[in-house]
Amino acid sequence: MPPDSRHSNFKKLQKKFYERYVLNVAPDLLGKIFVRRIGNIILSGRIVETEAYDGKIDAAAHSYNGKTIRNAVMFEGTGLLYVYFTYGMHYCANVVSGGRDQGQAVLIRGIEPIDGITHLSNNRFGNIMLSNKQHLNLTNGPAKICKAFNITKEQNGIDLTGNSIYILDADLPPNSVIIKTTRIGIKKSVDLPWRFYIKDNPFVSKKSG
DNA sequence: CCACGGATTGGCT
DNA sequence: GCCAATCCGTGGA
Repeated sequence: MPPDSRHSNFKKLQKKFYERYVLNVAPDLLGKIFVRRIGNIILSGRIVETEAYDGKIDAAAHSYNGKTIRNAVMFEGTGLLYVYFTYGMHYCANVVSGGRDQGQAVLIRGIEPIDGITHLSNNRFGNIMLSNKQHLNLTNGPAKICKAFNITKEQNGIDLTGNSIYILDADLPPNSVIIKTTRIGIKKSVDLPWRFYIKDNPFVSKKSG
């Protein structure tokens, strides 16, 4: 059973965690608990899949060609939430790392739901949980996560050390095996092994890669 | 199970 | 004007 963040003593990750290089932050986010508070409602889940992007050396990063309106948050500080809009209909959420003006971020690609599952389901499908198939399809992809957690451009730039969206420290489940492989859905820097996930977790978006 | 293409907006060239 | 750090439905093996 995953932990219930409402009843845990887990501590919120602080600036020091996010300040490190993105290739350290991305795998270290695996197992941590992503939390969104909306009034009295708590939505949460364990992070099971991430990807690193480093604009200094990585042509696939949005920050690769410098700061623009869209990617500005990637340059504006450590531990911020960078939310971008893509394919005309989807949002994806990232954690800014490394420090100001570094252009580094970790894309959150897979989450195992913990708290507020009926709310996550209502946000995602427009009704409460119906089937096991829907349960597994809730947050196993970056845009699915934003849909379920109701994250849009409104949340772009939120400080993750605040009280609305944050990440709790937590240990990996026992016997977890971390897979390091290539990233998904990009056309540049395709060979960099900058994707990380927990082996055999059902909320990883894709097994191979 | 796998491959393919449509949806649909806004950022950037 | 091009096309994206995606998702989902369809159609064939």
